[in-house]
Amino acid sequence: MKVSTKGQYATRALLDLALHQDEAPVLLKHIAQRQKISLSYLEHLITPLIAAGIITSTRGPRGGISLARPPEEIGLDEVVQLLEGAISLVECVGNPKVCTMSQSCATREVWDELRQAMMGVLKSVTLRDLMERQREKENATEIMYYI
Amino acid sequence: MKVSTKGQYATRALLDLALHQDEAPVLLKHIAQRQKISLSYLEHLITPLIAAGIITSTRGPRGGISLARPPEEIGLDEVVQLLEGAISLVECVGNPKVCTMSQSCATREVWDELRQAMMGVLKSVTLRDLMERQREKENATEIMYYI
DNA sequence: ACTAAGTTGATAAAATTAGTCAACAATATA
DNA sequence: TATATTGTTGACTAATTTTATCAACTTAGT
Repeated sequence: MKVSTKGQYATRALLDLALHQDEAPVLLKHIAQRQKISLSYLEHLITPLIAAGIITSTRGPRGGISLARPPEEIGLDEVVQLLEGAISLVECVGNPKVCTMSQSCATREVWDELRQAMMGVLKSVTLRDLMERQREKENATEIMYYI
Repeated sequence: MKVSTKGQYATRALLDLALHQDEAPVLLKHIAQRQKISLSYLEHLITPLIAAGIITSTRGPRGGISLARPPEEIGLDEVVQLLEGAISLVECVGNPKVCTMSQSCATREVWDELRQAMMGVLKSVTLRDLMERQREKENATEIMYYI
């Protein structure tokens, strides 16, 4: 039970984008370098984010990607679901037919409650929150240098 | 991001055990049949549960497995962690050295919060709760037949 | 035209998951 | 004590998923 690199990388890439975005689009190549993700791999993570309307892209010179919405309107639940698939932790939750016992299975309920709890946590964290946290962290480590 | 069959099956097996346990130990074979899990596979899921002191086993004729503690003292967090491994959804949470950016990574915090939320949900559900839910469900479907 | 970007699809290595099989160990009981 | 019954262990394998890489392609700016 883990978040794959897809979800992790996409989240990091979005945060990186949010932090480096002013007017001009941000180069995939630069995000890849800063986040130490292979560019070829990152390209594939970006695609679904574009399709979902989270980021926009422009090709050609001076191209790159930009957030399609303000960061406070981008919840991590959306990002994670996009990259990790519809977190039905267990197949029978989304598709009861796979198991003849589904109707009367108490364990099935628990997996669904777990899913809901996870979504709740992720939904409560937006890209804006991440940006703020990141800046705080960087301030904290800067201060560390003076000690 | 999902619960593997190991976690699912182990939970179902434990619930099955809890529901069918009176004095005599319950046969692995019967659990496997009722839960439609292959016996050979189930054997491997049982081993860590024994090692963790959740169930006890006796070999030979009239053997089988039994709960080692009352069901209200068996939380799903324990079961799931045992079978799925220490749910550090992301490697750098448990082992910050794997990523040079860990100290100042805001995303890392989120995965840890997510982990905590999940553990909280799972911890709040004991085998006793599952038993009660299961019995309710069965009553509910019985009533359905009369309609 | 040419170059700089993103886009897409085919492919593949590596890791994990899910499961099987067979040899083995312990125990009740006839 | 022989034997059938049950759990235990470890080696092995097939399938799937993850994690990429590469190359051909498209689009846009200069």
